[in-house]
Amino acid sequence: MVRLSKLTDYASVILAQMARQPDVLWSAGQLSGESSVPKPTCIKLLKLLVKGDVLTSTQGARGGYSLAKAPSQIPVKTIIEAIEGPMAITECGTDEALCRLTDHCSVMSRWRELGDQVNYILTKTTLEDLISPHTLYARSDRRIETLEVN
Amino acid sequence: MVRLSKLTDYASVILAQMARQPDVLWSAGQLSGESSVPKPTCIKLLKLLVKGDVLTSTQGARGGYSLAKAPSQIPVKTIIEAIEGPMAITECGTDEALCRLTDHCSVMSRWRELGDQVNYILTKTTLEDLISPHTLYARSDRRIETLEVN
DNA sequence: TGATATAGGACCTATTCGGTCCTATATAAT
DNA sequence: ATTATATAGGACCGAATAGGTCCTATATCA
Repeated sequence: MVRLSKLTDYASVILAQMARQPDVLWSAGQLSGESSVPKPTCIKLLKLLVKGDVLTSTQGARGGYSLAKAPSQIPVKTIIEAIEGPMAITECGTDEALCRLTDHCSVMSRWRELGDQVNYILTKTTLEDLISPHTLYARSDRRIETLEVN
Repeated sequence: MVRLSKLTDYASVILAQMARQPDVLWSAGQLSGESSVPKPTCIKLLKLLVKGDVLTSTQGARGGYSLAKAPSQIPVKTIIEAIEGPMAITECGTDEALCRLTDHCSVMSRWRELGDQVNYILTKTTLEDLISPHTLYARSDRRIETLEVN
């Protein structure tokens, strides 16, 4: 849980590159070169990001990819879901026996609330934050709290 | 990302059962019966929870398991890590090529800060909250913010 | 000593993840 | 028109992980 997949890691590097020069139309080959992500994988990621409305594409010769919106308008949640698919904390109903338990649904409600809080953070944080050289905590509007968690 | 594994789901149901009657010494058989979790899997989970210091065990005939601490002293992060292993948002160093990129480490720092925020939530929320019939948001000391995230 | 528990493994299967490749389609330049 | 260059949308495969089972050893109580 709460682990960034390798592909999402790659995607964030690619997107960071694009966000730094938002007006360029990037080809898959260019991005692969700049990001060190192997071309076939890079292509796959770009397609997923288009499908997830993070990027727009231009087909044909001299075509390529560019950001669909300003970096500040792209939540990291959108990026993660574009690569890894929709994220629910857990799909209820998969296990009939558990669902019949008196309190299972109650416990799941708490888990879901926890998931909502995580969702909130991932929605508030954007690609702009990701490419910023400054720590997230410096921005008061997205600071959760100062923390000493290991 | 941010998905509860099936085994952690099971574990939370088992722990909820135990937390409701903290002074009982539960055998694996009893817990399997109460929780509808198949016995072999239940046993495996209980062992993991002992190793993770969530439970204590008493060996031998009439032995069993009980909570190692009060429910309010057991963060859900501890439970998750007992079942799924330590959770880092991502292990740096796995990919040499990426690590050499100028800005990859900067982007990863942001991801890591995001992970810290999630960690904070999971550390503040405890087993007691999980078994509570009341929403997490009712508790001002752990409220992040009211949210309208889908 | 026997019955009942947990301890700590090994082990297998199913699913997911990471990665590659192939064919079709769209566009621009010649 | 034709060719070169690009993305679109799949299928596909191997590796890693998750889920689940089982076996043997050890500890405790009656």
